Amino acid sequence: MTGKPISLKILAAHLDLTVPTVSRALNNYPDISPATRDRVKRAADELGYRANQNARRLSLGTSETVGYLMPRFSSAIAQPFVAQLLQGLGEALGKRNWDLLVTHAESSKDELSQIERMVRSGRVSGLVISRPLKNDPRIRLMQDLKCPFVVHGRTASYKNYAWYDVDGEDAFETSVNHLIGLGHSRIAFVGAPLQYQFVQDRLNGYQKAIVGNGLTVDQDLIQISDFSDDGGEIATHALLDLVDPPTGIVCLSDTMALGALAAIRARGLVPGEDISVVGYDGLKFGTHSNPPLTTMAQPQAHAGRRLGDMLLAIIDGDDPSKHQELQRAQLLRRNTDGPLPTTQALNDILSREELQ
Amino acid sequence: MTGKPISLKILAAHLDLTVPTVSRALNNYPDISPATRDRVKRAADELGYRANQNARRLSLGTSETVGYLMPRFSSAIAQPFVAQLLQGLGEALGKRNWDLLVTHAESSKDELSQIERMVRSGRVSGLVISRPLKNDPRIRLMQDLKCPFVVHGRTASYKNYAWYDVDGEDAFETSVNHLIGLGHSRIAFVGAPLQYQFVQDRLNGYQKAIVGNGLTVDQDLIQISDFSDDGGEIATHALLDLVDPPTGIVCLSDTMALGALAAIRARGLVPGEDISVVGYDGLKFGTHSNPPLTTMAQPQAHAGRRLGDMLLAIIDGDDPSKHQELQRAQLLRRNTDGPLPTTQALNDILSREELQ
DNA sequence: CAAGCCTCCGAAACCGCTTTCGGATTTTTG
DNA sequence: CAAAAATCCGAAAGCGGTTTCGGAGGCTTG
Repeated sequence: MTGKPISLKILAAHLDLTVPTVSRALNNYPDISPATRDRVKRAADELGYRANQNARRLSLGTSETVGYLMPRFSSAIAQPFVAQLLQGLGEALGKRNWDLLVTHAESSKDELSQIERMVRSGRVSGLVISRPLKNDPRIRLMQDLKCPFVVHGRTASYKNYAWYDVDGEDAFETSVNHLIGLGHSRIAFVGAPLQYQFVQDRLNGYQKAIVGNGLTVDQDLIQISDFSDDGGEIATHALLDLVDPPTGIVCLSDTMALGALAAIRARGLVPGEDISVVGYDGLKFGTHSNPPLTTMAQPQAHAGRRLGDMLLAIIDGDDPSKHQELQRAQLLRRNTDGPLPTTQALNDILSREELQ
Repeated sequence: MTGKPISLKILAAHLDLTVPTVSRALNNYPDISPATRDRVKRAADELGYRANQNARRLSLGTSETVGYLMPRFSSAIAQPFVAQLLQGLGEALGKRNWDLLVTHAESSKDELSQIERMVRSGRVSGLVISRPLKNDPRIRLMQDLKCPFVVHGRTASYKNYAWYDVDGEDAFETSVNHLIGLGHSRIAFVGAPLQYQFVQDRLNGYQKAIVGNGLTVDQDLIQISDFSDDGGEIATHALLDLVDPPTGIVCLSDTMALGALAAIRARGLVPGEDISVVGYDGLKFGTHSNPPLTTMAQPQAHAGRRLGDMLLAIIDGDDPSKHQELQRAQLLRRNTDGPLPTTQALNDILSREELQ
């Protein structure tokens, strides 16, 4: 357990065999007698031999490594998903002793050239892309480079590559339907810029549910802001300033929902009583918000493992379009959803607001 | 922008030069005429040549890669720190085009053998270790392997290796002093098992402040539980069940503090009024707890960059013990700290509790 | 007992890049 | 203008593995 690493050469000399023979013994070639195979393996164990990976991979012509691009814009609160995803990816890759390379780019240009470099320099044999735009240049690039990849999320056209996504459209339909079931009819959507496909998906679900229930989509009730708690807060304030404010709000994410709660409380209103709020993500932290956040929960840890498995399968030659998985989110009721306030209650609200 | 990667050989043939010449031209060797150097570089750009990293690193005898071990036990809520650390590390390493390898082990045994393998197989030239135990076997191992490493945190004896840590002892002194300044005298400590050095450090600070103010350390007021929000909740319930419960609580982490708030609210008490709570970490989501959490804040993003810089310096040959950085945490007052309730108020509390 | 067949290992080549060394050409020098 | 010095590039070797190929030796056959 010390100094210089043990090379095949040293091991071979030690065994009085040649390097290729030792290599084949360790790799269970059939043309090596069981006797010497065991002898070699025992010696390798004793000396603590570890094949040099750079040499091995150069020879094999593979990197046995997969890259993960950290999302550039991620609110400080929503980051848990990164750690969990990495953990799941690591598990999937670990089964084959593959490595996981993590990179973070400053700008979109940097990101593209980083990808190009990583792939063409043979550092990675596959990539995991998070949170794609509607029309994501990274996907085009990967296709041009003919390098395997999987996407965590979907783009506008998602036929011909592999992805794992949670059905945001479906989720927002159920959350809106849930609020309508509670008697609400003025329901708002708090979201982020539509360049990200997942925002569009969720907005679609919102609109689908509104229309599906015979209501009409009111553009005033669709507030786009920053993808952060502060963004949610600003958007919600705008909603509350409306002449005819909403009684229910569905938020793009738990993080934005936290901001919504803050805005509602700031007005002296009570989330879940005066105004209902539903988030999206199912982050554990939501149990500690004020009040605990009702949300659309999804199995986060699962995503990493599935993405890893899918990517390995594709690298093995599978058709990417065969690997497309849509997960459903489930309503997790905590305390920010409630029945539509009665007229009496509404008057109370109005008077309370006037006091401010 | 297509198919097979461009090798030096192809590039050389294209230029009617030999491989070594092209290599030296690209690496700015002085024995290559400026004319051909430029010619080579231009061609390399045009063809999109990228040196094969496995080959390059094999030849160079270095991996140009640093490993990060994801902490095994980390509460789902506290994970943001991982993403931020990775981001900072990536930044530091990116300046030299080094790679960041992330691994996650199931058990402690797995972790040790993983480290051993990573280092001896030449996959990494350095390691970042998070959240060390008091006496961490990983550190012993790395020292035995003579492989550069930096520790995010400290062990019991921290003289002879590199680390970056936040002064938990100092932080808990100031938080306890803060509560004492507000009139509190029965102050509790909610923590996790002492096998982790950072727990011990913070407990030391707590005790130091208690004693320093002429109070005596009451073992009943030191509650050890799981390092999670649930753990904090359980511990706090135990404290509130005491005959003479505390009026102030300092918590090992923001996550545990959230649990403490939940326990306090569950008793019908108001955190910050009836009982003060101070967390530790300064996580952003603390602004959204009920009520917003007072905490000891620290610059998280900074840690990753510093750790990366330190590690690179050590790999370059610097003496590890020269790289030891202690950061101070700062009190971030939000709404869970308040003056000691008056006697009248205390009676109210008691009667409220009896109602339950 | 010779021919033929396995068994098992060594020799050689290669993966793509880097570095040392030597020598051909050009330039400087006396 | 010959000799010495400087300039620039090619040849060769090496990094540490893997894989293909061939052949020596021991077995089985007829």
